[in-house]
Amino acid sequence: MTESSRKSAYGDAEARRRMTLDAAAELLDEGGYAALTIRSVAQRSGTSTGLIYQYFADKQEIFIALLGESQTESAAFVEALPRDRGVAALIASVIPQTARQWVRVGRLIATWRTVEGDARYERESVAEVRETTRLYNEALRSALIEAASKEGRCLRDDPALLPFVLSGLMGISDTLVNNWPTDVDPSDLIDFAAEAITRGITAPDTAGQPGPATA
Amino acid sequence: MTESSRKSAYGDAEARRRMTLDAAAELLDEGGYAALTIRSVAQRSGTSTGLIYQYFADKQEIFIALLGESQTESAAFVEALPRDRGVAALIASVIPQTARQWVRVGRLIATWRTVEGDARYERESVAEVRETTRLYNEALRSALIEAASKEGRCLRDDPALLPFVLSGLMGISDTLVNNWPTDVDPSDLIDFAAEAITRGITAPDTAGQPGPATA
DNA sequence: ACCTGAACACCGTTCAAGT
DNA sequence: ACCTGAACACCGTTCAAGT
Repeated sequence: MTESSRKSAYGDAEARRRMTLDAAAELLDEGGYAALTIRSVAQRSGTSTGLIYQYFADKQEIFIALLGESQTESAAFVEALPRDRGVAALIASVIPQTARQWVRVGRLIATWRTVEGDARYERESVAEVRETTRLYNEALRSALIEAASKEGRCLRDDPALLPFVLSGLMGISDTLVNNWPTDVDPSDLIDFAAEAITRGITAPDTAGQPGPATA
Repeated sequence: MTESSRKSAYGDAEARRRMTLDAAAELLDEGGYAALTIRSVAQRSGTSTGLIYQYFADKQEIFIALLGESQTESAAFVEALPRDRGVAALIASVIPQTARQWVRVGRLIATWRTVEGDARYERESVAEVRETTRLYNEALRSALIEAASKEGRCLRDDPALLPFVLSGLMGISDTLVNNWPTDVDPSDLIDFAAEAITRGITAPDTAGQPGPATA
């Protein structure tokens, strides 16, 4: 029997963590942030409030774990995306995925600082999330570069490019999820945003048509 | 004595409302969302928790009032902005203003739905905020159109344009306020974003240089 | 050794009691 | 007539007590 499969007389720690996270995600999807209480998580995952605190230091820690998983999932999604349909198509595919994650986890990001105040946040779990964030960012950067090059185009060379794209995805996702503008079709917004962001981040064509250089 | 200057033996209702909102805004600026409790608002504005509920139906109503004031202020800011320095310069000026408002009020927007659940929200105050939102949006639209025309350029004709710009401003503001990317200078992000959004929303020049048509 | 849930210090909100 | 603040039903979190 390996170390990792060790179970207690009452339950497997890893499985218990998983059940807690699954219950939290379900509650979030069903009833939003307001429905996510420690008591309801405990009830749904079949434990007690006290026991949850043996696997998570506090409620924030549950958010952080969910956020990390969401980012890892998004990174895999981006890595699997086809590169051969151009930058705008790539971005148009990423937007709905971002929005989907935003429903569950975006509020948490938004509430994070807010709830914490300034709290110097040097928990280990935060460092882990920073790493998954980095992996997601790199996945997106590669995807953009590759999609551009398949189109015979170049991305602008600016360190602010990726933060701009990430900010844009976030803003559009928030707009889609909360549907602020009532008079525009979501898919029209997605298409316009994808093309506008693409115009924003690609370098001007040297020639008129994509293809080998010199007209 | 006019109707509007009517005061009670104990205090002026309008003044009391004002003091409540000022106290709420101060608490928000000082300690973030977590510091904004009804008890602390009551203490700071020199009333009691009970009395606050005579002027605001609930805590959300305080947010909504703050949000409306913030939007009105932003609309005035945008209207006062010079048009003669081009679209990108205009946007670069709007970003810090949006970010400033975002610190105070953005969280509230983000938390709104979240806190409410789906609650069919047909309070009068929400209708008012919708109106101030509309006024802000129109101010921004006019400013963009005028700045473009002074440059001899045109905005793209698409109903998704304004929602895209608003989403972008929101996303960038959130990134600035929470400084997600640690390795990029905020003012570099602002400049890049302003230019990228401009490239995204302006129609391609017919001629090379701005100026009268035909090259 | 592991797990529970009453207890604690908060929160938003109400309403009987004071002035 | 206007105002207060104890009381209520929650929340996140802890820890004595159970098994």
